[in-house]
Amino acid sequence: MLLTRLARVSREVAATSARSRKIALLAELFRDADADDVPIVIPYLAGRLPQGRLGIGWKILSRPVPPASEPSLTVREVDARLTELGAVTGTGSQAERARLMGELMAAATEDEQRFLFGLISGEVRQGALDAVAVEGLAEATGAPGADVRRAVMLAGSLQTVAQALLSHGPEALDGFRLTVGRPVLPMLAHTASSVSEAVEKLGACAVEEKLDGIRVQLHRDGDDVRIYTRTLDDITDRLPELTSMARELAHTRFILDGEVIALDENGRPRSFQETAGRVGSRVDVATAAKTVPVSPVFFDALSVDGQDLLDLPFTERHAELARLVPEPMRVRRTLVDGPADLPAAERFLADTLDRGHEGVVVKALDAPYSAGRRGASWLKVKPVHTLDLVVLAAEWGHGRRTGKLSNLHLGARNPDGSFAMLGKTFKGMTDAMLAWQTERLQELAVEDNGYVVTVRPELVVEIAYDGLQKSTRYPAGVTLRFARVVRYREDKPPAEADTVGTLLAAHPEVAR
DNA sequence: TTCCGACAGTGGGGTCGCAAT
DNA sequence: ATTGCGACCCCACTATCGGAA
Repeated sequence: MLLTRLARVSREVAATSARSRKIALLAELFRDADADDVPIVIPYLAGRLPQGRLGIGWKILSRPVPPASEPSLTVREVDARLTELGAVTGTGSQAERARLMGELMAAATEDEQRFLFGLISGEVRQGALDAVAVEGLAEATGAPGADVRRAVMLAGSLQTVAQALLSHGPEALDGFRLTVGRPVLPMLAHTASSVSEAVEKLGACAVEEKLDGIRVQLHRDGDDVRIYTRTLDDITDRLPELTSMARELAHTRFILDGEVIALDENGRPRSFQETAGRVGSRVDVATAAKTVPVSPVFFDALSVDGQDLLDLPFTERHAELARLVPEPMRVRRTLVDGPADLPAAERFLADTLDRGHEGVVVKALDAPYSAGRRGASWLKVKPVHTLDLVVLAAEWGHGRRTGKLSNLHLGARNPDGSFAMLGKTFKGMTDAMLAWQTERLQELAVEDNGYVVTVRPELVVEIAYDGLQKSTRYPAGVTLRFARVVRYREDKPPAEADTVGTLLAAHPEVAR
């Protein structure tokens, strides 16, 4: 199949907002693909590269290359070239990869170049990624959508399922079962604004500590132990202490879901930056493990002794977990019958925060494990802080925000009346706010370099954020975590905006 | 030879708008 | 009304390459 066909379909998919139409377009293309094209066409149209990392980013991609006049590239040729490119390592590899990329781009038409750019930079912007491709695949093969979705969650990969489905038909889906050693997409949580809201929604529930660490899925089959991240990357080699712990458990075949976190000598959590840095270390794992040991904390069991627990209610899965894993390695929790028990839930949240953790996750006791979904039966609750900050500048948006000032640069007041930038945010604004701030900020503009519009620091905006973290990037040495806009405060002059001093005082553990 | 800046890739994420249910 | 998905981009970290010191 020719790449130009994919480029055209991708453009058509982007042009329609109806999901049903997107699905139909993808299905038509999947039907026409040769068996050998399938493992490439499917991920391409789901906006993903089968190769994963290529070592090619925005920098290299934005070098202009004159396009070919006639389409000639086949998807298989593109895939082969990218595989070759990704395999280049060692001295001079960066330049060699850039050269190969240039060659590929030169063989592509303008349309194809645009498609490749989006694919490799990870910004396809066609309004259809994995989930829509799954529906398209279902439509193309006549298999029920729910069955295909479930198979993808269990296989952890769309390609695998697509190949089986297209070569053997819908019966092939039966082959995708929960298997120890093969990672499953983890269940995710929604956010609730308070414990009472969460408990009212869920009724009988467990309130569990939310730890600010790295999600892990632990598989053990005899002596073989594997550890996967939220995106199913294999990080077994980076967490040797977890492997030995898993081998010491009495049972020999299981899949557990949990979190790893670095704790200090008093058992209090170290900063997320320290945990993430430790888990991200690959080169000298032994030293990293010694200086920043991590502790596992499990909260769910997906499989025990060959039995698939996914469809069991949480209560029963947790009973299995408790049988498997000793108490110190299970997440702290409390059970709540419903809204009448609210005070106990609130108390648990307060205690959790006192112990230095992020918040709680409230989980319905009767819910199954919805692999790969942001299920409504898990609700996280974290305290939210707010600040009144001053807009220092704004960046021009992309995609559906093209032509709008989007990403705000936020500043807190210094004692001398100047402002210290604390970070940026593009979150929390409605289309109406986006339109309004584009106008208003242009009135305040002192400079526009085509990318950033610098403004007079006169507009105050209320910002919500989750916490403070250390920063080497910003002048105050700190930055906001997960900052989002709440509302504009035109009633408030910048001289009354929050100061760096009050911010640091509110987070003594970070300010140190 | 060693150091350091730039880039790529991965971890953590919240909120909005729209289509579909 | 509610749910699911994609889009919008953030910051910190590590690893790697390639040029400067």
